[in-house]
Amino acid sequence: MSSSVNMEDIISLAKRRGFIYPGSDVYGGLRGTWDYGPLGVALKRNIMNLWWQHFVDGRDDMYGVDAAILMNQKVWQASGHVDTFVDPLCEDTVNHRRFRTDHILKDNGVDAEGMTMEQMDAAIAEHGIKSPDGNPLSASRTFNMMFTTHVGPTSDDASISYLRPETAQGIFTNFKNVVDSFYPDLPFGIAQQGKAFRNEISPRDFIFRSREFEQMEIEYFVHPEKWEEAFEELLASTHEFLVRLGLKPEHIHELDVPEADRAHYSKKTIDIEYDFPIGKEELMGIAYRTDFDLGNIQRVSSKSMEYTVKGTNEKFVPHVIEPSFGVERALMAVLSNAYREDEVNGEKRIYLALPEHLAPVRYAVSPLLKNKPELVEKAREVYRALKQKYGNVSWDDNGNIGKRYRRQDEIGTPHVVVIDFETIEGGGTVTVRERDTTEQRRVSIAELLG
RNA sequence: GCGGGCGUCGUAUAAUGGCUAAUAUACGUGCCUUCCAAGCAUGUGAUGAGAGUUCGAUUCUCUCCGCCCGCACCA
Repeated sequence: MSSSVNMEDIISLAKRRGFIYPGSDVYGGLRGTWDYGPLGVALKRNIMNLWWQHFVDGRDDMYGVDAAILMNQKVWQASGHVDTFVDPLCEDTVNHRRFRTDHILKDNGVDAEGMTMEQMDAAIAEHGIKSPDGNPLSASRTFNMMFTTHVGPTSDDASISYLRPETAQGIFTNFKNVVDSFYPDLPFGIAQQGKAFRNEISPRDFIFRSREFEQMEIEYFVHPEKWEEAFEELLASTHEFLVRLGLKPEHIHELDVPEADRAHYSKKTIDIEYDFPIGKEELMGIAYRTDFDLGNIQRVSSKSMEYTVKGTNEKFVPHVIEPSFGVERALMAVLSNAYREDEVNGEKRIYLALPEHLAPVRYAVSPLLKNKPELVEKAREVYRALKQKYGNVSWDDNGNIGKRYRRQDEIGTPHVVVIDFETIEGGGTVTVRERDTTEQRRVSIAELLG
């Protein structure tokens, strides 16, 4: 079941109202990049802060870090990214369809594991392998998904670095540091939010797949024999978080990723999929990574990643459960979940039914009429007080009152506070108009600020 | 990266080898308005970038950038 919301409508609204703009727009754009406007950055931060609150501050077994994006190239050699983030692609010489060379070999019963690209091409020639369409295949070319750069003034091999293609390694490389500083009992987690970069062949679908994106990740370290209970607990906690994002349970699906589709080091992976306007796609994943990452670091760095259980002689390299969120995907889910159209007095109304704790603007304050100084003055006073209390409160005296409601509806402001003549005439009350129902109620200013 | 389609104010559309490139909406300003996009006045704002053909190009050609659909890819 995919939602009936049109992606184009959301993209148009996002740009028109200042949520999300195409990256480098004035110069014609840059594929796979997006910029966040005033409302977009507010919404995005609210989502990220909620995640931090839910998974870090709301628990007593989580430790936050913020690691550098640039890392020693050994990190990516140890993690396997230097070797395996490179896909060998070959092409059908007739119809130009492209295939991963190792997949072609596997489909033809040849194990390509450990082969260099040259060896793969040689194997194709030796076995006379044709494309699935029966045509000759071209020689392979590599496509490296990592952005390469150089650190320092020289540009030799020793200075090579990469923009991190995942944030996880920034956590693993700090495992020892956190243990040395805090020595937490197992199980415990290290959490991080931050940018990651992948040179995607084909960025697509608005912010769903971009070349620069933001991740929210936890590496949860467990005793090797106790990974299953931790996996279940984090999966349950993830569902609770999705509820706090306001996502509807009927749009959320669990996919137990079959072994053939999992990363080779993972013993279990569950993808949480969501019914986006573009179809059912991955929103986040939770993977059991065994001791793959810490083991790699131990092997390459020659430093022990072992953990000794307090008061015992039991020593081992902890295993890891990794719940990994893409911020943009969460944002896109929240936006498409919130986008609504209905009719008021025969006119189409567009609104974003964002949860109050995520909305970029929580209250808008408005004088009923802007050419009546007494109304404006009182409204300013209420505005300043509300702003003091909530921060994300905006002033709106544009056009007439109906226009303001519509404008605030489109950006998802839950409440519009209107100061009218009854406010002035000693009632001390204002009207609060609700976004989702368009209904108004009379509320005392004291209650509003209380 | 391949095949197909496309690129005009913030958004959604129109038109044109030659007059000041149009309309709605949005946005700005002033007036008006006692609760759901009313009205009046006025203003800002676009032919994605570069080259070529031409007396003259937004329109034709090429290259690049970007977008959409399909394929492929997606730790």
